[in-house]
Amino acid sequence: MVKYSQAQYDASFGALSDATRRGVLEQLGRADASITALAERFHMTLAGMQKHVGILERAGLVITEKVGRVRTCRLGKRALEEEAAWIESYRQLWATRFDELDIVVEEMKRKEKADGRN
Amino acid sequence: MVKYSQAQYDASFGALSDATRRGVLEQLGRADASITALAERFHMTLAGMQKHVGILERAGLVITEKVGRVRTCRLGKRALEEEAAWIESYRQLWATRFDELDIVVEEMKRKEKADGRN
DNA sequence: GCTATACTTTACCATTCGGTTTAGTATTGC
DNA sequence: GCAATACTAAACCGAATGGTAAAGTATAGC
Repeated sequence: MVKYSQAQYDASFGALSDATRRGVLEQLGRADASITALAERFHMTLAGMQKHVGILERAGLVITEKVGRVRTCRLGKRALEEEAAWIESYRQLWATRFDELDIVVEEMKRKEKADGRN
Repeated sequence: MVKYSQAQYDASFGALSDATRRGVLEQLGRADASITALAERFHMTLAGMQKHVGILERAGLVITEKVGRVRTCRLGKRALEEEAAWIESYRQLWATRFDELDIVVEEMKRKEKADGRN
């Protein structure tokens, strides 16, 4: 199931585990934005937003570029392909597992009936 | 884009942000397991594994049941539907955004040519 | 009934997280 | 050149993480 490094999954799922950061991603999906703009939109200090952007950047989900005194944030090259693949792979495993359990349940019902006849 | 509570996304993406917990999910996809079995398989103390299982349980990804002195862990009812949906939705946004940027780049190229003619 | 097993609880530890404040640096605009 | 703007860096804070060890409880098996 491992598609790429565990550390990458750690970083990207970790990045997604915070509502503010998910919001920033959605926002950047609509338009690039400066750190100040993002900080205002999410009601937090500049320094606070900087940390969130740093986490998104380290996860490869966002890239930033400083021009003059403004650092502009935009979506990175990675569109969560591997994360989507991991989840899909898990969902498949999950479905298979539940099919197995269904079989077990069926088996149990069958046995119960048989026991009832003894 | 919000499909259900932010806290739910926080919990499940947070649960997925650790390699041990992802491993536990994959393991439980193959067979149910006791806390002790999981602790051994992932080379950690019982108490340590108990915390991981607790996090997975709170995220709704795992359910446990104690019979006698053994607590058995199995996959929960939720198969990361909403998380998969969030990521897919984001991937769509991402693709759209990059199409927009392509248009901007095209526009710039067009203008450059026009400027070159002046 | 005694022992081993399986878990639970608690306390502890270092690190990270999500946030702040404060003080600094670099740019812009008048 | 000077004030405002935009970020950067650092220190600090309380809470959560990821792990441990140690002591307690409950159950299984002889």
